[in-house]
Amino acid sequence: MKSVVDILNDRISAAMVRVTGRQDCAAIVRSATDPRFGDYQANGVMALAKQIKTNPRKLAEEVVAQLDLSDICEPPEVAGPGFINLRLRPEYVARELLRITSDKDRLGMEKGSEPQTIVVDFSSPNVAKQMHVGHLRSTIIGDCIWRLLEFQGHTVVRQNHIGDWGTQFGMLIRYMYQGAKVSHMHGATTVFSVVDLSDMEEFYREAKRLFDADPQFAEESRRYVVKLQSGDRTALDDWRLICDTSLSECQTIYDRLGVQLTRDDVRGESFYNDKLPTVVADLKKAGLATESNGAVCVFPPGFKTKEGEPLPFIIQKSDGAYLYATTDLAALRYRVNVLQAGRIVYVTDARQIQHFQMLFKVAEMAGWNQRDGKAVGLVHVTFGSVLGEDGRPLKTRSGENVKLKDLLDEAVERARAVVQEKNPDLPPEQKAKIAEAVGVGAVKYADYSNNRTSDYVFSYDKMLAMDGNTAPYMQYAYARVKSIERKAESRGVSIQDDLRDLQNLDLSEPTELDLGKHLVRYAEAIESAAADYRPNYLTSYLYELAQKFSAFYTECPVLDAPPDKRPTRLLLCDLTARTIKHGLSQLLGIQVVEQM
RNA sequence: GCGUCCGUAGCUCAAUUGGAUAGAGCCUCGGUCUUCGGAACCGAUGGUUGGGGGUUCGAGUCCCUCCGGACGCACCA
Repeated sequence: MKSVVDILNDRISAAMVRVTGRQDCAAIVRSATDPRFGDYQANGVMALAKQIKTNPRKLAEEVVAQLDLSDICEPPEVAGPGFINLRLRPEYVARELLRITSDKDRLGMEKGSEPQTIVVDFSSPNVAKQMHVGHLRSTIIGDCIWRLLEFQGHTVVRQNHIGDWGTQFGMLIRYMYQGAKVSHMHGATTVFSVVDLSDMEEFYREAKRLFDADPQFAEESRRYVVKLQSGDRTALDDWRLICDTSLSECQTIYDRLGVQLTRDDVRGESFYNDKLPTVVADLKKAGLATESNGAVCVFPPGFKTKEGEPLPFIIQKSDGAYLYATTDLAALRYRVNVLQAGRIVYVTDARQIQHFQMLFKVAEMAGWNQRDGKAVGLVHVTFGSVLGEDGRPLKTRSGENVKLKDLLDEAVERARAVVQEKNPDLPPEQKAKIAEAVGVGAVKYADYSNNRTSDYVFSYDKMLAMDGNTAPYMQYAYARVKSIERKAESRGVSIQDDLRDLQNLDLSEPTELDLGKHLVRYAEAIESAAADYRPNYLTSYLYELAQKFSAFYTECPVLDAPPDKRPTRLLLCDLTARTIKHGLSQLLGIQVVEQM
């Protein structure tokens, strides 16, 4: 079953073909810009009229004459310079609502006809540092993207490309021996316990301080890097311990954020260590890599340095070490050839845009984006910065990065205060649960509801506000529907019984029809969010849904409705609740609560 | 200096990629109110989309040019 837009697009395009005899006719059906124009509008006729140099309005009339949409819409109207306005018939909306309501898991969303294997690369924190606000967006936007893509029917492979290799690890390992008051430079097994590393941040800071201050420490650190790279057992064991400890801290954050990354998704920089020489060798062999000032470089066309010289994509430093670029190339090959990706989506901040443009270009030059003669889609999904109230990147008062844990704690604490104020009689453990759902949800929702490409100002007050496009507003709308269900139960009304034999809906109240029409369009919202990797399309949809529900709820009694109206209204409530729950929890990873 | 992105109501943000009279929320003002949960609903005020020019049936969106901002520009990731 296709979505309404798809059907309308198909039929109107076909009518355009019949009228003009041209093959490439796009109807361009969009949501109407104003409810007075109907529910949808087709804009394609005007563009077509321009191409074939005819009167757009007249062409629109001819297309409408060739059009039969009577099973879906009221008679289409031509307006303005050549818009075709479409209004859904209540009978059609009713039919769709019945169909969607019986579609328990997918709520009317059809799986795509061309499923791909898609690799989504996101989160990617650095080992040995606590996750901070700079990791928030990649982590949650990436999580939402894979959920959207998977729901569309794709096979999605998550990749957490953590920073777990390089000079800093020599430094950390060297520091481990110093921190543990044990002389243990050449033992066979490590004596360090996880407890020793519990405060990774402090550990890292101290190691860095010594590295910068003490030449001997630095020199010994470098020796550990060499040991690591040559596969020394002890060094590797200790390195693994650092990674494990650090990752389990990350995992706590992921779990709390409702982000479904696990250890299985971790494939960090270290994983590609042994594949780096081949990358360089192959690019040399292909004649793409050349030596310049002692470094091995590829010069993709179209990039310039400050001085106007060709800008290199450096894959091996003059001292022989490999870089970020090399690892990314190795990862790209692995994803194409081993993971069999048909598309790779990288979720990183916008500052890396040039790096990825160069990476994609080099991959293309080497033909590494090809498999079985088909080009693998390479997509860089970027996002802006999280700013403080002062408009500068969000920092603590002392100028450090805000730890994700502290940020979430603060949000939850504020949510707890609100719950306490509004609903003091709930059992404490329930209040705690609500506060966690609302606080964490608010942080995530605020991020998702902004256009990801722009910077946004982080404000606890705004994200926890009850009014407006916020998590608490959505969660409250959900709790209200659930409250009706509870009330129904206590009155002995069985919703399932009411809905079971429902054949026709009565959508005669304007707020009923308005809500119904919106419910029918859930799949559309998901498709557009997935197509552009933009969660804010989904939050907008959900917000409108909650608003339309609130209007309906104010206007139309449900349990006290006349017997012939009640089943329709129960269905609207039920489907609203399921849609909000699905959108929030399945696609955005934000918890809903039955009461708040 | 070059490149990329951005500038939308007093504030925080939208605008489905060239569609109709640029929408929300906060703020301010007014209304609904002993409710199936008022953490609600309805309405009003508020705009030369940074300035100027251009492209066309139509521009916040595309092009040019100023002004202002963020980021990036050879061995960090």
